[in-house]
Amino acid sequence: MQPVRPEFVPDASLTREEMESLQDEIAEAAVFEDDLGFDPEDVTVGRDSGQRSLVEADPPVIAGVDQAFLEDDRAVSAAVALRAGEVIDEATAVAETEIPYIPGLLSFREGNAVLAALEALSVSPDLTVVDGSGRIHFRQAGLATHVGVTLDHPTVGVAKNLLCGTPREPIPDRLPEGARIPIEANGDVTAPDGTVIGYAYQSRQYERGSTSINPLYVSSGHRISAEAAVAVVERTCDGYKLPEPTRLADALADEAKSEFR
DNA sequence: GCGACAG
DNA sequence: ATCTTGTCGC
Repeated sequence: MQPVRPEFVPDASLTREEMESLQDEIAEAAVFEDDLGFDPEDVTVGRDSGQRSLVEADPPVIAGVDQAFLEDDRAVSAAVALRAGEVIDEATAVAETEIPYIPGLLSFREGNAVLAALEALSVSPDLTVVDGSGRIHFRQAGLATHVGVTLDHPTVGVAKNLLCGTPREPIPDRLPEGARIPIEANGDVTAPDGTVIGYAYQSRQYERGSTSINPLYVSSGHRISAEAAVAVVERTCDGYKLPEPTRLADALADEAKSEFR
């Protein structure tokens, strides 16, 4: 995969104002509707892939990317590609983190590492799951959207915490497994109030006990609707809170850390 | 001025 | 994200 919109490649030397206006342009170019080359129903993971994958001749390739950081100012990004739950490709890359973490500007810190890892992949995924928000972002241009639009490639954002927006209804202490609650735009987001910019999705939950698992915050990155984004995430989860592509990329990024020092 | 904010 | 052992609860 190569950038299709070079002008959107993250440039950490820009001023904060320039970064924000670039995000406005990215959001303008983003497609928050389904423009996938596959049916989300054909996405499978190891567990229940049995029946379905047998009848599906050409399962979509889903990739996951995640970052880990070195002691200095370098980020290690790892990408893992799977087809029907089977790993078919992996790649890692290192990049300088030129700026600190700033809520709302994450892609200018980690974006290039992500792009480098995805470019190092020898296969071209049908969709990539990114760790972080997509449309759930002040200017509707989170890391997943930034990367997706730059590559003009379908992406989904999966975050462990809500950056902005408001749940349509208060999120219970213990959301049942499989539940989803719409996240709507509010005054903090550049979208009409009430616009559904993503979902709180409970990928896993304990049946009983005092502790509970928090939901995932799923949003469209590029070329996918919020509903389909949740459907894809649901089908890539395999008994754990995080989607399998993300878990594998996270593990690979950790391993790669020791090799890059 | 205060609060709030992915990784 | 990262520094980190045990520990409480699935």
